Amino acid sequence: MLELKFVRSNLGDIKEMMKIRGYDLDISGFETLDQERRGKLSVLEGLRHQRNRVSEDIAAMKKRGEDASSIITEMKEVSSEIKGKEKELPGILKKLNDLLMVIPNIPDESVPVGKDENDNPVIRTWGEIREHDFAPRPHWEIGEELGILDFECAAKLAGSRFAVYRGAGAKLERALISFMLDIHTNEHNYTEILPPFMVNAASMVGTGQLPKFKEDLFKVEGWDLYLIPTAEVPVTNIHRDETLSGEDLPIYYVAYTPCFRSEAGSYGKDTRGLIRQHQFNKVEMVKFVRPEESYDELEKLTRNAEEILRRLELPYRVVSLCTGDLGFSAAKTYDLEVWLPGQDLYREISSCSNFIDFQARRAGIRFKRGGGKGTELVHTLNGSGLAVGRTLVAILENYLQGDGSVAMPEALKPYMGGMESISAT
RNA sequence: GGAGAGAUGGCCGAGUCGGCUGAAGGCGCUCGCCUGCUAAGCGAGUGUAGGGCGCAAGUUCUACCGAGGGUUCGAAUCCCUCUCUCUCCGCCA
Repeated sequence: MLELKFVRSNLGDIKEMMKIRGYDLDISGFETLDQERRGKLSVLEGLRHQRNRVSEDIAAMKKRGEDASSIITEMKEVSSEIKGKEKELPGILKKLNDLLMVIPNIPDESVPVGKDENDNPVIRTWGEIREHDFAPRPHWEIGEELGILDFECAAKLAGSRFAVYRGAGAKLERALISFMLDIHTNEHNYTEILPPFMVNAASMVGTGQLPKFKEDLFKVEGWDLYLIPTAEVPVTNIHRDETLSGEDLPIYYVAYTPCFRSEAGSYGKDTRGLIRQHQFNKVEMVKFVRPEESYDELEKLTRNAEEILRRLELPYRVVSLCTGDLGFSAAKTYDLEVWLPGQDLYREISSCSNFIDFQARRAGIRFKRGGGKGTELVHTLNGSGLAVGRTLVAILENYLQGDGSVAMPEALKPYMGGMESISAT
């Protein structure tokens, strides 16, 4: 969410910004609403002021034993006038707020202008693509043949876009989660969090999933609870409506959670395999930092995510999302794309974003500098480190051997109980 | 699920029969003074949001004592609903 004052004085720039982001949003009602709100508010406050003053007089008169009944009848009118006016305000406020809630964040100056993902510039590329004398294959074939992935069974249990992992496949997923968490906690200084996998609406509003992206979420029937679409939601909301002390910053959290997404609007996309599921595992890094450090922290965060791919020796590249591809709340985002030989393309496996004060304002996350007075909004960042299911996909496709087995990355072997490779049983 | 207790500022904790309580007192913190040594003492300050005025420092008004509603000229104080926490019982992994 942007600041009301900022929107008021930068309306033209905001319209321009939404255009380069590819947002078609009508905010023309803003000015009228804002003025209406201010007008009514000042009238109302004047009346309340009067009421407060006279109330004091009444109290004083009563103390002296005087008769205040004539003023009291007079104040009855003022009071009912206040009540009438008080009823008008919430409606205006809500409309204004609704408008404010759907305005996206302002992209950082360094974000390239572009229309869609084809305009995302590649920042760097890492790793050697393995050459083989056999044809690469997609992971769903590899997984089903090895008996470690079962989509048919998942369809019976839940429907499409789910998977059952079996045997070494289940173990590999679990190994990846531990591997990632260990690196981020032991080497990158993150504190591990295991949050609730369901949250209330207030949390969803705090990180921006609501009200704009309601249709992407699974809601629990009869409860004010939603399945989290990413650990970003519970973990960022840990500090919702809190004022942190300056010495606490920066705060680094890492959390493994399953993620639940309706994937409404992606019918027919990535229907095969593990790429796009209603439920998938992810290890997520979340940072709360001082404003002046947030862009350095974004670089570090991205490197932390890259480190996982390097240890697993998976080729990847880093792209910078252009204005047209940038998410709603982000000011700047780097995507990590891993090489998938079975599909002959680079595929997003991590998204690292700086939200600057956008989420913090919405969620009320502030801090106080030592010695300073007043509070400031923190800057929040988050990034996948990494999407676990897609990492498993990358391992299956990149480590496929000529005999149909899949070798284990060196770094993962300890987590797999020394297993050298997965072969059909 | 049943019975009871509670929810006040960064923290602890007062708020009497509704009326100078944005809220006593304490702690913490900040600044200054004092003190020749990390102690103690003294003084001042110390919430958030929104509006008006001001170039600004600032100033002024309004709101906020878990949330929402009600009673009243006036509510942290009375009434209702909800949420959460705690204790006891039941149930359960």
